[in-house]
Amino acid sequence: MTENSDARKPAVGRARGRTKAPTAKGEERRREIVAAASELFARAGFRGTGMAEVAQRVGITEPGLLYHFGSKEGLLRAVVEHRDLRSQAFARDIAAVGGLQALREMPAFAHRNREQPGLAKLFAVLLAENLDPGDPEHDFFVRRYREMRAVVAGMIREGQRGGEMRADVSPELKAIEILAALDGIASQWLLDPEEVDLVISIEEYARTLIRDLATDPEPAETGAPEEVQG
Amino acid sequence: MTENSDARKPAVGRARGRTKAPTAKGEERRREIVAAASELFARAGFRGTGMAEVAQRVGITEPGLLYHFGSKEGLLRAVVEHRDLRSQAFARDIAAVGGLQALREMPAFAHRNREQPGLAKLFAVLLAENLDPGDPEHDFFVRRYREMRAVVAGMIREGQRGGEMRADVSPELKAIEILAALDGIASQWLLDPEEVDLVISIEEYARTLIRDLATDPEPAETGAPEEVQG
DNA sequence: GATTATTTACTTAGTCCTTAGTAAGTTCCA
DNA sequence: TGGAACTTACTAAGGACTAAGTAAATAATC
Repeated sequence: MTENSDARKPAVGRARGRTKAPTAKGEERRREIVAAASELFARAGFRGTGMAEVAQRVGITEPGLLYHFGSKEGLLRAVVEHRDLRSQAFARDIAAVGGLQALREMPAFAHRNREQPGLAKLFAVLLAENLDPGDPEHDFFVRRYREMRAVVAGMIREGQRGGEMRADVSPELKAIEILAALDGIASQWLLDPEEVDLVISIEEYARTLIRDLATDPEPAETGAPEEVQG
Repeated sequence: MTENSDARKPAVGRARGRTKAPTAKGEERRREIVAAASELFARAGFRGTGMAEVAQRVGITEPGLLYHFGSKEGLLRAVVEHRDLRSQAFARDIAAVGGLQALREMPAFAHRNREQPGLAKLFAVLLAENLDPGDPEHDFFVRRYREMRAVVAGMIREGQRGGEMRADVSPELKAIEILAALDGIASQWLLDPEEVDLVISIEEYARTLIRDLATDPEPAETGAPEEVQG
C-alpha cells in the first residue's frame, strides 16, 4: 500500500472547494472536527478510525469533512499541528526556568499530563503509527523530537555553565534519556494505570535525576514538607 | 466498531476446519505465516495490514490463512505469543546474573535489539495499538509489563540484599523507570536512527544507573580497556 | 498390505460491509 | 452575486469472513 500508490494521490491538507478566506463559522467547525478526530484517533489510532465515525461525531456528512480537510491525511495533519500543545507547553516550561529548577518542575508537568490522558494517548498512538519514513506524519515527529531534545539539552548545558550540574554528562545523551523515561513512563501508565502511577513515577525519576546531576547535594526533602522554602 | 459489535464475534484463536492434531507441514506453514505477519504488522500495524497482504506474502489464499488461525485476531494472537522472544530473552538475561551485574549486561541487550529492529518495532507498534482495555491484546501487554517489572524489581532487591545497591530506592519504581527508559530510547531510535544511536544511548543510561545505584564506586572504566579482567 | 475412512490443508467463488473519495447540486451569508 | 459551507447520491476498491468442495496425507479396517 505504501509502496506503489505514489501516483495520483489526492490533494492533501487543504480544502477542495474553498479557494478564498474561510469564515468564522468555518473555522469554528474545523476546530470541532479536529477535537472530535483527536479523541477518536487517540482511541483507535489514525488507521483504526473511519471518516464516517468522525463525521457522525460532529454531526456532519463525510464529504462535509472532506470539504474542510481535503483528505483523511489532511485531517490528520490538522490534528497533529493543532494538538501540538504537548511539546509547546513542554518547551515553555523548560525554557522559563533554567538548569536544575527545570527538573524540579517535572512533577507539575506530570500532573498536567494526568489531567489530559487523551492528549498523552493521542501522542503515543500517533507516534507509533508514524515510525516509518513514508508514514504520513513521520517527518513531523522526527522534527518534534529533535526540537524537544535540543530544548532539554540546552537546559542541561545551562545548568552546567552555571556550575549547578556536573559537567561530565553529555547533554545530548541525557536529553534522549529524559524524554525516553517520560514517554516510557507515560506509556506504562496508559496501559496499566492501576499499577503505574504517572505522577509518583515521574516524581521519583526527577529525584533520581537531581541526585545524579546536581553538584551540590540537594536539601534532603524526605520527611521535610514543602513549607521548607516558605 | 469496538463498542457495539460484541455479539456473534467469530471464534478467535483456533483453526476453523481442523479439530485434531496438525501435521508437520501445517506447523511449518503456520510458522511461515507468523513470520510474514510479524514483518507486516511491524511496518503498518495490525490495523493497517490486510489479510490479503499476509496471504500474498506467504503464497496462500485468504481463506487459507483463516483455516489456520480462524480470524485476523487469531493471527495477531499467534504473532504476539510466538514472537515473545523479547521479554523471554530479557528475563533470562536478568535472572541469570543478579544485582549490579545485570545492569552491566544492558549494552549487550541493546546490541541484540539493534540486530533485529523488526522485533523492536513490532513490539512498539503493537503495544500502542493495544493500550486500551478492549483492544484485542491489551491483557497480554498488561501481563507482560507486570512480569517484566517484577523481574527487574527482583534484580534490584537482590542487589540491595547483597549490599551492592543502595537501599533507599523503591525497586518497583526503579523497575518502571528502567523499562520506560529502554522503551523510550528504542522508540526514538526507531523514529530517527540517524540522530539516536540505540547502543550508545543505552550504554550511557546503564552507566548512569550504576553510578546512581552502586554503593561502592565503580572502577572508572573510561580509558580502561576490556582486558583489565583478563 | 491393500483398501477404506477420516482429516488436514487447502482453493474457488461469493457475501456483505466499510473504506476514502467524487460529482454535482443547494443553502446561506457577506 | 459569488463564494463558503455544506448535502445527496454515487463509485470503486478493499475489508474480513463463509460455504462448499477438492487433493493429499494419515489412520483404521479387513
